Amino acid sequence: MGPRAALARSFFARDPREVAPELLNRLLVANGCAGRIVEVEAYCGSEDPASHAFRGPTRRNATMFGPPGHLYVYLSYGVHHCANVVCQPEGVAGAVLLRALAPLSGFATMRKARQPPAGASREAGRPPRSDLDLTSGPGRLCQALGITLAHDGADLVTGDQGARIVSDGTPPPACPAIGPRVGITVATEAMWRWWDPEDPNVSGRARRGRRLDTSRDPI
DNA sequence: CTGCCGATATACT
DNA sequence: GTATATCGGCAGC
Repeated sequence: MGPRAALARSFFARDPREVAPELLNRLLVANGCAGRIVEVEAYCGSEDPASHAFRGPTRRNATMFGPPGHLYVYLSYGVHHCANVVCQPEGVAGAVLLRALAPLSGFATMRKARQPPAGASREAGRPPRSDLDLTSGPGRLCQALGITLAHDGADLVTGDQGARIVSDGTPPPACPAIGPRVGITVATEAMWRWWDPEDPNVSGRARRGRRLDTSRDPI
């Protein structure tokens, strides 16, 4: 590994709560498509009961215990794929879940990928109502960019399987929105979700979340 | 708009 | 057998 790749990998070898907000505005590239990361969540391994790695390694979560900068992909509810960036040094589990992208290129590919398979009655649902829903959720962005379990373990620094995370020079938002993680039943008090409040491509929860966060404030 | 529901891989009791 | 880091259809406001 050259010095450039080593520097890129060290970015990920930290606490996912530090890495997550810094991933906002970086680009995920895969399958000839690219999108700007606009919503993320941190999962903190052995100290986080909501993390798949909380109870130690299993076959599914093995990638999270591997080297940083790789892709951890798992199947949610047996239906949807979810893509995470592995953080922390090798041997320590941690990850950032990619929850939403702003699509940048490869629109035709993404629209086609988000189309339900010809024979499927229910499985993948219906095509999105607009391009705003091409990648506005963790399962949706994987479907759009063709990320499957075959990409579990892919190196996002070297792009050995065609998937990379790159920067186009845009810094992360100075004041990202912060809120609780979505769809968990434990550790719900942790504010470990970050998103760009100005971007319309965030997930449904983040679109409604602005209202929730302000109405909850008693002052 | 809100809320309920089913699909179903993987891990755990 | 039960729970889960989701999604889209549908019913009812």
